[in-house]
Amino acid sequence: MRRLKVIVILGPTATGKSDCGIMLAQKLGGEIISGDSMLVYKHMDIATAKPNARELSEIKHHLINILEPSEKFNVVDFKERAALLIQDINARGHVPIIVGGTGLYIKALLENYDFAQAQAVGNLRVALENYAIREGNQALHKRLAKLDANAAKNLHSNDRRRVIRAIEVAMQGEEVSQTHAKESPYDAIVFGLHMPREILYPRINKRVDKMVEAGIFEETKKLLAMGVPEDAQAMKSIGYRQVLEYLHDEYDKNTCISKIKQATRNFAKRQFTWYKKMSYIHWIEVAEPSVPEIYVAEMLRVLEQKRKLR
RNA sequence: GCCUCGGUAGCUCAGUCGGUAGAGCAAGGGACUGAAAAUCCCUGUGUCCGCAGUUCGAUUCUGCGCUGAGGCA
Repeated sequence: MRRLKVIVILGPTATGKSDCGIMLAQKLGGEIISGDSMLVYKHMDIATAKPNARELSEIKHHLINILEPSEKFNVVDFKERAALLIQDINARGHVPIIVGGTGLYIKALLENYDFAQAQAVGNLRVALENYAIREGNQALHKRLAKLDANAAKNLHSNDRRRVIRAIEVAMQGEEVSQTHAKESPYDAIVFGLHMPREILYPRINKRVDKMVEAGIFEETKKLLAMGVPEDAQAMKSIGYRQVLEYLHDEYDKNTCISKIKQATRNFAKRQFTWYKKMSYIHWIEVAEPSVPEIYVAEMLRVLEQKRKLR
């Protein structure tokens, strides 16, 4: 089987992935597939640092603004859609460029995670959730141990969410612990934008201040006015979550802004943890202020080198 | 000027009846196979303000100094 070509640009939040992606797409005649769990939502623009309308129209972008904020989206949805898009874009003779920071999404796609077939069963989840609340996480974890001992061993009993999914899978005759990655159908070259934290963190703080100026508070209120439920998956994301807490008078506005900054910094740290395990990433060091031209030139150089080797 | 109460981890503080200390938050590290910007786990050595005295031994007691808050003139 001839493997499909794909380029990936990943990195923690606020390193300038979007700019580089657009610039690279312009040079190569590429199309961008967003690898980001939050950009799929319409009307959620400021807190998600979504590329603006002009940028979105300059280069063809996929998997952005495809769902209402109250809808659900997950890795499997991403993997399926992205796989189709990669085929499609390749077939049209264009270069697919995945740009995004969601570690699980990109890893699952590139490494071809073989997810269990078991569907999410709403009322079963609620029932298990209630069981955990009533009997405790330990008791729930014991139930899993009876169904899939390996999964139970790998999961901490407090990680209720994963314990529930593992039980859900087991009850449908599969075992999460038995799922493995299949051979990858992609010939991928993965670029990672890296920045030391002494530079990244101030950059994050600055970006959050800009979000406040751009109207993150108003955007959150607008979403609520549109009828988006406060417990919607997307409302749990960084920015909206803290503004919601502010609106509930849990703290004042300045505290809210600091909390958003802090959550974003913590998030960047977790993103690095994902990337550390992806040994195939070609890292590019980003400075402050960042100069996308330089990083894109570096990417082109690497791509050219790789072409010669074929 | 005098009196009182403070000065202990990045921050807020607890504590040691004298045997060199511990919580919360912050921070760091990690996990992750259908919520992933989610969810979860692990990690606490710091001139205990400084100097001197008492003592086998002082962060703990005493004296002096520095410094913060409050009170009285």
